[in-house]
Amino acid sequence: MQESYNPATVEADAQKLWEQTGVDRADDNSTADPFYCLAMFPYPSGKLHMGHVRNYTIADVIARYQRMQGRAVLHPMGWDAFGLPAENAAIQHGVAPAAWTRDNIAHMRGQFKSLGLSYDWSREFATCDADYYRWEQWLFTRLMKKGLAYRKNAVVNWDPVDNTVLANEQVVDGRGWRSGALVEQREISQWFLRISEYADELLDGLDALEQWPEAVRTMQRNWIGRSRGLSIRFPVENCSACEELEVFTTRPDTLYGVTYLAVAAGHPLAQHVAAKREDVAAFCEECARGSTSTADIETQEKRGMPLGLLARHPLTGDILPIWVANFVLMGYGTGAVMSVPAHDQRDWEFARAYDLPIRAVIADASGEAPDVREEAYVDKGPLIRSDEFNGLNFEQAFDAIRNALAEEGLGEERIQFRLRDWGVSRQRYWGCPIPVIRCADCGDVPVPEADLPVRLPEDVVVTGGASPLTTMEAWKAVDCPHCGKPAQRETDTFDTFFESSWYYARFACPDANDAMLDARAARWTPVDQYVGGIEHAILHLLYARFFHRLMRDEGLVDSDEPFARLLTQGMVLADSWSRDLDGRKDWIAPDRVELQRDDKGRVVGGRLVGSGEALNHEGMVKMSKSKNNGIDPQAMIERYGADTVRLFIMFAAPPEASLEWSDSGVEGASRFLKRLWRVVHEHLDSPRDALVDDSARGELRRKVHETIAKAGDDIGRRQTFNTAIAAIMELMNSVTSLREKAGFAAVQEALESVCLLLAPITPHIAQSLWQALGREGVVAVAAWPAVDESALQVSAVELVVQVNGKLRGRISVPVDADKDSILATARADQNVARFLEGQTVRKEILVPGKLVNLVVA
RNA sequence: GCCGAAGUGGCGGAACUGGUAGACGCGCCGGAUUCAAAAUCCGGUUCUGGCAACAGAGUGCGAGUUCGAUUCUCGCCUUCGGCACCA
Repeated sequence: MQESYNPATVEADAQKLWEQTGVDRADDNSTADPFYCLAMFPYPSGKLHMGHVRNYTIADVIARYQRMQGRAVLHPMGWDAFGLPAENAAIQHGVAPAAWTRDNIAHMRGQFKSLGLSYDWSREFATCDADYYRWEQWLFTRLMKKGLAYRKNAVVNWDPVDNTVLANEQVVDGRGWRSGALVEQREISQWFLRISEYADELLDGLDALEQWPEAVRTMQRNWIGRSRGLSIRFPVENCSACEELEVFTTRPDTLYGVTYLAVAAGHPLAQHVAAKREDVAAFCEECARGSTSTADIETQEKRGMPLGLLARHPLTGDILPIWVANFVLMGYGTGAVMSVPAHDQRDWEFARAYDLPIRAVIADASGEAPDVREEAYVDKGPLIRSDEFNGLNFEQAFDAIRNALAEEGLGEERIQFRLRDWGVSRQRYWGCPIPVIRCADCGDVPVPEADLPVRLPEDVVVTGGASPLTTMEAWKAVDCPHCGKPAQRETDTFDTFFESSWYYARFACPDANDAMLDARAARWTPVDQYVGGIEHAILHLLYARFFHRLMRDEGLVDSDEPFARLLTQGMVLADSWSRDLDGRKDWIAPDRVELQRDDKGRVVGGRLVGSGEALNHEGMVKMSKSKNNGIDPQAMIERYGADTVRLFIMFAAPPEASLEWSDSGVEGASRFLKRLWRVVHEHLDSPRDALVDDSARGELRRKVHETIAKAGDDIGRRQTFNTAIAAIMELMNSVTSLREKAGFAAVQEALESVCLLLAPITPHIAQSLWQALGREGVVAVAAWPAVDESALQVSAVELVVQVNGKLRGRISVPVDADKDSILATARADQNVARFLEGQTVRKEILVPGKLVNLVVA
């Protein structure tokens, strides 16, 4: 009898074999068609979590499948090593961010290896390596010279107690997370990249990304937000500082419905009045409290105050009040809006709250003025109450009003983007130094190429206040490359999105010493398959698309887009449990919860293991530290083996959907692999000359080849790995039920096929059983099995018979049966006949190979 | 607030192009094996009625299109992701 399945030894043996044979190495010079498979590299937070396991397993399955298709696969891994958590760890534990980060990397690399991920580790790098970040410093100096990098003022969250800039995440209920101080918005000078210059191209390029999820493309389109409208200037009647107020609108057809204008608190007009009036100053100050986050600002109660300034309507000459309002964003457009409460819901609500007039100027479907007493009427329609523009539709009104304004010199057509330039300055230590020298005489001077990299000093103490770089006088002091006089280094570092915007290209040539990228980058990019979380749908993916074009314009790559195909995987969720502890929620880890079921097996509650205390079920939520519901991948690998964890994760849900962790689901995956192991060894012990039942043999062979076709389609085209696995499980069920009769050869073929089909998903056990079945070599690079069309042949097919769309019977007909004979067979079915009795068949519908529907009346 | 997505048995999910709702797995129930248990194997399992054959209902809610809707259209509800300094 065979030994039983022991994942630990099976996995160690397979991993050793891959290392010895070097099957995971990407060959830059291969003649095979290249395939670049990439999963979003991780932030080295300390240890692997289940979200990582899911992300990297999905990409690994795809990489392994493509290897079996004969492609030359590049599947690399590295570390997105700069970022906030290293500084937090440094404050908490007194370790330098660099040391903390590198320790984490070492630990996580070991965890990756135990999962059997087929990476070419020779290409590994971390973004905190000077050999990496020197090239983004180089690119930045190029962008400065091209005018694509520039400095301007922008608001940040300022903690007045810690005297530091806070990330949005560090602002909790309007207060600094450490100090508890009320956060203020403060304007400081920062570096920006002119992504707006590429807005049109980034928008239009989405059309060509056919292998991206439609949802991601839509989100990016809306984020870029190209809109056509008019820029309109309202003359200001009574202000010494300002003659005109400029607004942008996409609805110039509603111009006659404007009843007031509103500006942001940061708008020069509001600031001008605030300098003279205390109440306005107090209001503006209040608006500058709290975080800079758009979500916070837009969910605030809408508030405002009249500035006492009046504007003249550019066409009617009516006098309109100018308000300052907290819902107008300074960062978008001109920081001022024309308000049409009758036809814009937000304006309507504000007008209601402050008793401003509401004037309808667009007719509804009946051609009359719409009822705007309860809400705004936002649809388009013919104009009314608009003088000579009455009766025009939206398009006509747009053009006519544009022309009328142009004649007055008070407006013109404009394309407006929602997309803002990318602020890349961070007032943080653990990031890539911005390669700029500030000279009193020469201004901002890029660090000369020969002096790159500007190394980040790693031997520092982080306190939680201002970045250590700001006080490192020796590091800051440098001679100006222009004039040679003493000058100062820029102490800000780059946004970490900077590093993650181009790492995919560097994997093609991580050892290039003379340039950011060499010719290998053009060979491997664009990435054929990119895999990562849906949470990156906008920012990361947009920045990478932008960077790819920047690198293209430097002649470093020869394509427009970085990622040809994109798979956005869902989150990993787990049950969460709590108990009340001194009025607060105490979150209980899932392994300390004993489930209670009713007599139908339904989970009705949970108790604390040991004490039996009843717990509150807090639902299936994302695994997180705060909910204490994380499952440690390492523990699972040690208990069940990597193959079981991989199989469960790929089986439990389609990759885009969220995945609910289930201990019994893992048990099920483990059970399947144990059964597979046993069936293979029982087969090897079985007699090779047993009698063969031809019908059983044909049935098994058909199932084998149907499964090969389905699994290949599911993995390669549809990327629904869960259904591929279900099909393989069905095949194994057929093997168990038919193996007695189908004969040794058919069972051997079935089991070899299962090894091949499972090789991308559970690579270790596939290798072990492949060898047990007497096959030589590494299954990971064996050819994906081919479908034997002759095995798929059938003589009869089952059709469903419906009467008036309701299922009434099933019939079996020869595959080549003609329509008349099929219909005759259908009518002859006993149950069908019952429903046809006394009725006239009005219509007969035949869907070949599927169904017959008889419509009676 | 704005943008995007999802909602199907006791549970995770399947149904790919408008054509058999519930594949596959989990759980539960019954049986075999066992001194016993675990493990394993076999059978059943959407709900209601019925011994059964079968019938009726059923894919978040409400309408609509169609011979036929989980799938398409419109309106709503709930949950989740993103919102520019978490990564």
